[in-house]
Amino acid sequence: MTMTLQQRKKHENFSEWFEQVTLHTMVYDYRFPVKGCGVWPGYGFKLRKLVLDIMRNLLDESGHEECLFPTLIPKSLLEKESEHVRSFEGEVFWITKGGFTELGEKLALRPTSETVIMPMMKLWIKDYKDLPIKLYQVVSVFRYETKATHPMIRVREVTTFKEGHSAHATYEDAEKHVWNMVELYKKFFDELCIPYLISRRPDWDKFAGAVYSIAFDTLMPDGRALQVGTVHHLGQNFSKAFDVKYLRADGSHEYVWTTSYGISERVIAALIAIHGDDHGLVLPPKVAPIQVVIVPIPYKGKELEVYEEAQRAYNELKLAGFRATMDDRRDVTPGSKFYEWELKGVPIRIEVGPRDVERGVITLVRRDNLAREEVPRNELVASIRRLAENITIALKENAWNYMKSRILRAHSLEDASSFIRTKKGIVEMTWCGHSECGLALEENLEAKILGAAMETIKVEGKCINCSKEAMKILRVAKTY
RNA sequence: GGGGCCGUAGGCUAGCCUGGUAGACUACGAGGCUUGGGCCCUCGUGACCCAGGUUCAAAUCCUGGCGGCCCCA
Repeated sequence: MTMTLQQRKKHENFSEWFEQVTLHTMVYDYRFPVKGCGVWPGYGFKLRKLVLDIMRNLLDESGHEECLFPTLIPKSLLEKESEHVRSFEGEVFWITKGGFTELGEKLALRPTSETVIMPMMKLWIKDYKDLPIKLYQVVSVFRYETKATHPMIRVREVTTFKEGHSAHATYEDAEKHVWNMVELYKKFFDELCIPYLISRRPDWDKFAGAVYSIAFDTLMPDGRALQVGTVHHLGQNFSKAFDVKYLRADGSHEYVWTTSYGISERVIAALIAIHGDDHGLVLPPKVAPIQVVIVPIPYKGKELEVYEEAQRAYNELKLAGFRATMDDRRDVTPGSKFYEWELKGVPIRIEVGPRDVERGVITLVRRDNLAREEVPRNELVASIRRLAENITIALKENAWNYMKSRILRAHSLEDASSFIRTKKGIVEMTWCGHSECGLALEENLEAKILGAAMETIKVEGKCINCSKEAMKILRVAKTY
């Protein structure tokens, strides 16, 4: 499937651009006839897998075990933690019948798995030597979204929910783990060249049942913030609700302290939205399903030399471990191949024509800025390695610079309001830290509060709302 | 939660107001010719979201459903 992107400008109509680009590259097909459900075709599935591989490696190395828990939650389990269930109540999918039989107890399709994992932890944890437990699973979760759904960004079946869960002996251990996971997520987003802001969500917007929630947000091209990751300290809220205790060395019993942390396919949406351009996808080499594509330019009478040289280049790259593709289709012109692979976001294109063969060079074109260069034939592999590295650096730098250019440190409510109203991005402002002021700001600015900046240590100035001494930097934006 | 727009081949669309044979481009298949940025020619395959209603007749008008987009709260 090809497409003409003339009318699909990323910054003019982001939604259109996103749906068209993901469809025409076979990354994501949103045409399935159920609201909020999308399909991952082969190319998209490979991209998703490469992204998940990074996450799996990070988690496995940090002592997590990948597990798999059931999708169905009996009503009674889901309702054990009262605050938790209240926040999900309106968006749970319920199974009420099995075949012709009305179920005695309704079953929920998991909206998240705390209530599935706790009963198992109760069985698995006996004493302090069993702690900490660190596990994760990658599964679909279901939410009956009532607001507008968006492909990959706000869906009813979240198909790529990587949820981590841990249990610890003390509050401090759990807290330490929270910060370790924040660091782990930073590494993950850094690998993907996705810029982020880390905020402590306000109390009224933390995960239901959490003591506090730390969130990663990034900025989409339409000026709205996108939550791409969260880490929650759950205290003993769930362990008390589910009666998960452990035996201490002194013989006493104590409830465990738990945490949970998640990322979803929104990460892939961010990856596509942030790096892509009006030609289509731009994928970081690390996760590109195809890292290098070779396009032979077979002039009449010179076909043999060209194809042989192209094949040699391909073999070398495969041997060196690159995900390379040889596009030797005879019935498609090189020019049209260029457009096609650009659309697919392949980081590096190699052109091999009679001129290159004659002069002992190879032509390389990088996807991010479309710059062309010639390298000596015998330096091919090293050149590709260097170029891939440079592309990664450039993507990361550009993405961070763009996001930073769209963050306003507002000194007045008027500035903040106009910045948000015109969909420019995220506003930061000084804040006293009180909920009343935060809620008032949300109302005045008609936007969401992302929370208090975690990166800043010292704050000077007055609360932008009440003029009392400021304690924190508050972030506000239109969100998805 | 409120309002608006929309649904026609795989993709992108014309036709709808004013009811009467659904047209282009692209993709796809066959053949020929080309090949350093979407070559060209010939032939061919392929569509009115679903359910009702109005009518001699519905892609077109009406109602509902499903799905999509936008704006406001």
